Amino acid sequence: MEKYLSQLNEAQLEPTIQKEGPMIIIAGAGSGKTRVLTYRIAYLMSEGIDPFNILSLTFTNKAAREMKERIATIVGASEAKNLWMGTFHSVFAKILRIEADKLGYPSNFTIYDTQDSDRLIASIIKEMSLDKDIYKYKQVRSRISSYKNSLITVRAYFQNPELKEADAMARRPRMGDIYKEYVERCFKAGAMDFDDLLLKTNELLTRYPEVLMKYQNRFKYILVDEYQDTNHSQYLIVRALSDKFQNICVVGDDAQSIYAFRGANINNILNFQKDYDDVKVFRLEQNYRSTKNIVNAANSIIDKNQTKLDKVVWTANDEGAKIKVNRSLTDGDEGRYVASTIWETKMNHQLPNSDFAILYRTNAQSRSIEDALRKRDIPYRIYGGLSFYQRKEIKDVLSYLRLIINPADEEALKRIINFPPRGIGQTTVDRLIVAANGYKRSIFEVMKHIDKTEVNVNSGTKNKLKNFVTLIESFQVLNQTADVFELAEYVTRTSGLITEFKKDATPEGVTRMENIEELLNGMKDFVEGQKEIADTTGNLAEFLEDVALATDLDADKGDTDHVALMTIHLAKGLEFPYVFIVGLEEDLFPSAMSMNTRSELEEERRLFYVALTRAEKQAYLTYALSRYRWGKLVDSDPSRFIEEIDEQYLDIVTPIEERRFNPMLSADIFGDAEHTDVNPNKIRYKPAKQPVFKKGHTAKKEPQKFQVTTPKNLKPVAKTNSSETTNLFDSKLVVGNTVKHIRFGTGEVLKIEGTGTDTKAEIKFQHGGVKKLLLRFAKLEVVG
DNA sequence: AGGATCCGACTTTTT
DNA sequence: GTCGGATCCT
Repeated sequence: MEKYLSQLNEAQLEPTIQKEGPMIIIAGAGSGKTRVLTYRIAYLMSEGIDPFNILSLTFTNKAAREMKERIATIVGASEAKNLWMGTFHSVFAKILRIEADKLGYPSNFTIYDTQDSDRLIASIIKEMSLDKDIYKYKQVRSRISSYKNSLITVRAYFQNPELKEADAMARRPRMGDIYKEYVERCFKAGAMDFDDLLLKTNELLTRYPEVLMKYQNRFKYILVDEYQDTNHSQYLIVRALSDKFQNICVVGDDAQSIYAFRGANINNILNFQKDYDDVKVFRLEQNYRSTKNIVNAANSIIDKNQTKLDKVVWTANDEGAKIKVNRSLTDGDEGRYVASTIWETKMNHQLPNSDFAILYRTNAQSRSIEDALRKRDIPYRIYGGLSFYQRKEIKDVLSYLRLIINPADEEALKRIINFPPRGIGQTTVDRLIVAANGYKRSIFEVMKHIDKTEVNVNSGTKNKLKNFVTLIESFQVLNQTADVFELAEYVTRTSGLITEFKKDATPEGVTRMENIEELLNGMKDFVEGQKEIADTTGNLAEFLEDVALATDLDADKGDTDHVALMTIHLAKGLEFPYVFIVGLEEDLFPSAMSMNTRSELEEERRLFYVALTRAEKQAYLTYALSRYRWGKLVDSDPSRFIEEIDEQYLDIVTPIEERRFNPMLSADIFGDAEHTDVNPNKIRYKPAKQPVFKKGHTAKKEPQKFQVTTPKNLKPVAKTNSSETTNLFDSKLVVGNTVKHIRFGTGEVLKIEGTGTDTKAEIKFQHGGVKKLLLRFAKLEVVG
């Protein structure tokens, strides 16, 4: 242990060896707080404290896993294994399973993700015949979520006239009724949503003093990371559990509080010293991560905020390069600037791709960056966005598995009762729902006993329902003996899912199949992984829980050397030598929706602070004068955040005129792309309006004719020689009215007839057979 | 019941 | 530019 402690500076050492009592560590960006947390836990254990008595709450499961691994190397794997470590949600989900019966829940309760909640809320709104334009399900969900995070139960809601009035004022007088129905339906389905995991934990600890005592005695030492991002519900849990021994250590940085939209309360960290007696306060102010330029620039920004704790972050690192600011004409140019800068930097310094990160405010911004990286053949990975587990095909498979564990799971059932199609239509499902609500039973139970119910369906449909019940029950039997992987393999085959997805031979369909295979492989790994760890059983329920609470960041995919693309929120806690912060424009960053109040704007500013402090060596800020938003080209102004940085740390680089997309240059880069002689910056390609082929042709399962509109800024080339890769770089394929994507290099031209706006072609796809296409190129339109 | 087609809402951030 | 839901058609 000594050898590890000697690695710490004095400011880090003090909190590390502070064993007892309430304490707060205010840790600036890059000040080594993870190291302090890790070593502190190892230190406690080396001092004889039982790891079973230590609870450590982190912000992501990945952080927990890495910390645990680090601790294992210090104190040994077998001891480290006994630590309670994870996110609030995963730790308390485990506890809730143990204590579920006290709350009237089955221990195998389902965890509804946001999508499940949305669907349930949408269907409730529909069932109640409410206007879906006034009761928008997303708004309703976030409202319910904020009730739950403030511990406002349904009963509390109805007892509080102010809340009712507030909702009535917002033209939503039935909010309370929706809330009530939603909670009841979740309960009936044996399901908890994310907020329930915290709310129900609070309920458990308040209503059952003996349970509270049990966990107080168990968790004698509690550590909370990223304390600035805890919400009220989490705050109360921490308070309750730490009340007896008061060995509570919270770590955080008020300047990095960026989750207020999700209920995080910055006052939790600002007021910590008032919550406990004799709080020891530690400050970590030396930044080991970034250059002086970056640290100072970040300080100059955060200075503009009024609400903050006293803290001065400084660094002994080199001065470093100034922050580069780049202006582009369009989002496409911005992407090309980023891609070419990465490319040049990589070449000049012989760096791996993983040294670079591109951060943006909204997920939608990734597209133009992706395009540019792809054309440069720079490997990249997008983090976040639609996570793997939220894809349709994956959710379909998981829904079958969820139903095995918990047949009451309404959302899972609705998803797959007729997928693959088995002749059970919407009308039947609607009747089942009504019946289930009437009998106060789950839909599955109603189906099971359909003969004894009054549900109005014909005998053919009754048989179909019974068959479905039998199918699921046969899976349940298999679940007794088979492991997750074997079970899932059997389920996907027997349910007809595999057959259904295999029908689709388009590239997208093939990707779906690949995703399912990836899921199955993941299950195999899970099973093998669990076998190694003797203290867990590795059953289906555990797998589903892992999946429900997994973050995209958690997924480790083999290929490690790639440029990282992610939102700034996701980048918290990470660091990269070279960081690009893109889209620094008013209304985008700061977001148009966050400029109404000072506190919202301050949160945006903290977000910018987080983004900038991810950089170790060099930061780049980019913005575009116009950008495609909602499919339209919109003018934009540079972000106020650029002006807020002290100028001495900035290097305003080459203005657009010299940086803009150069057709001659790009011909070298992109090979055979053809360009017009008109200034490309002034050209927009207007998509053709009508599909070339109207109804009447015989395309059924295998549509043979497509319409292609041009990619931005590139004129597609139709006169390619046979067997060459097409130049349909990111074209859109219009099949009927459905737009599909052709990615760069996915098609190989076999035959081309003619040039011009209408061109016939045979294209062989990587994954599907040969398609005959009619390519229609959009007309050029000169603007400006 | 199921597929094809059409329409309009959406883009803040996530456990 | 993308998605899902509604509607129309068979």
